[in-house]
Amino acid sequence: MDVLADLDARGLIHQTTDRQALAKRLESGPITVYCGFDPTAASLHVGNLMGLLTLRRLQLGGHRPIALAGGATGMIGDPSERSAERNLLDDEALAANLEGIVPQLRQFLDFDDGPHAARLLDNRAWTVGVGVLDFLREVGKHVTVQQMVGKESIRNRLDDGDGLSYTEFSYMLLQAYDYLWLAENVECELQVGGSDQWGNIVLGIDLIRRRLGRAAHALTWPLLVRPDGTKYGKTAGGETLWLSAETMSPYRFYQAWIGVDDADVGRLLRQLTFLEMDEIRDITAEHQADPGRREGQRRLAAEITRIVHGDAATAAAVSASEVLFGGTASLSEVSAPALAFVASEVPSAPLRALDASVVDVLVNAELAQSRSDARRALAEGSVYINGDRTTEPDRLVGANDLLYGRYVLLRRGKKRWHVATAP
RNA sequence: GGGUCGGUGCCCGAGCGGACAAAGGGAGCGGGCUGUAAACCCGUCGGCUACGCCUACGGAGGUUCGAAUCCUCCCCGGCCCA
Repeated sequence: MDVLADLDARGLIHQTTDRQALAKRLESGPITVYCGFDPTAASLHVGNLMGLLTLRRLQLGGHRPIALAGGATGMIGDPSERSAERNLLDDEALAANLEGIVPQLRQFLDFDDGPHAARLLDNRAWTVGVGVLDFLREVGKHVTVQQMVGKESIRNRLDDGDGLSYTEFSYMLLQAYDYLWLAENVECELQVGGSDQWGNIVLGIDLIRRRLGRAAHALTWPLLVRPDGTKYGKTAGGETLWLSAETMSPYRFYQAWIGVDDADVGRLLRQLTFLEMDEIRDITAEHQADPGRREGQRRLAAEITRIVHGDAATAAAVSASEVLFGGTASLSEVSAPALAFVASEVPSAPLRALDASVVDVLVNAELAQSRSDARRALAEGSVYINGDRTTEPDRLVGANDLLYGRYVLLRRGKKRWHVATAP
């Protein structure tokens, strides 16, 4: 299989260094490729998924991927695509984040695939020991300030007036040094990343050429954006789509994709799943024939959820969604086991007490941000208890609201659910 | 260091002694339409023990019956000069 052509067909190529040269190199045999992941949070998110999937695609194409955890770069903070200076993470937070991220990096690649086995490295390994003076002489000397200032990521920060610290300015040197180290020590010849990484990657390539007299390649993918230009990787509400089931339940993750715009279904299927192009064409054709059925979204959501959370969690998310959005059975007719099941998928918390006011219950369920917000919601007619619209702020939630003596199904608006359980 | 302009609610941005919880826009949250869409229309959008009260216009003081609006000092940013 021609990996490059596949990536291209999927809309995963934004820029590459000399395309012919890269194609030739990929055809001539296994190449070592890396993508970096900074531990900016305790879990990776959908933005990082692109990198992981791209590494996996390359691995399936017969190449050797390296997932690079940014234990060192994470201490500095990448100024790319950021308008303001970051706060530095302390050692403790960084360690905790690494601990969360490393298993996730492991999950997407095959580490036992003989000659194509993936590797997991942490750039801290070759960075901590380097002295400032050595670094300045061996890396800094080969990079001109003009080059650095010319990068779009730096330009943006300077032009927007927010400025940036010397620390963040230096980030790209660290990343370039990573690429150099990997080129020198593990024959890495290709670095991939989101389009915002282009400048950083190219700087590494220049450094490799100067220090080792060797060519190296770059490939970037377009950032995930909606038709209106806003970034994907967030829910409609602006919530980050985390890959960790603890941070974001598979149900909510699944639901986020169910809500995707019709216009994006095809592209997201291509970019974020391993489905064959032919199959994707069939799915989108079917979807366009009757968009109202949302088959495209269903398929997309199921596929991505499967990749991230596995079959069991996906099946659970699908069934829970059917109970809540299937629209057929009245909620009081839902069976006890089905309800128990929904309770395990949807956000859920025990009631503080019986006969508390709806207002308190809504706040407790985090369906309202404050008591004022809860009153507002009731007045707007957006609150449902067990499927029945409730507008009375003085209404109490008591024993006879408990389905099967255990559950109260709360809903705010069209899709935000919460299952309150008996105290 | 000097000069100058500025720091307003989630964001942008008006206000420049009372009518200001603060125009307008965006985002968000809801309702309608619908397909758990898009577009569009409408409402809402600091908190509370809620016709009132509290907190809020970079920070701290002050003037005043009364300040986001005036004064003093401080902190932060832009631009110009050194």
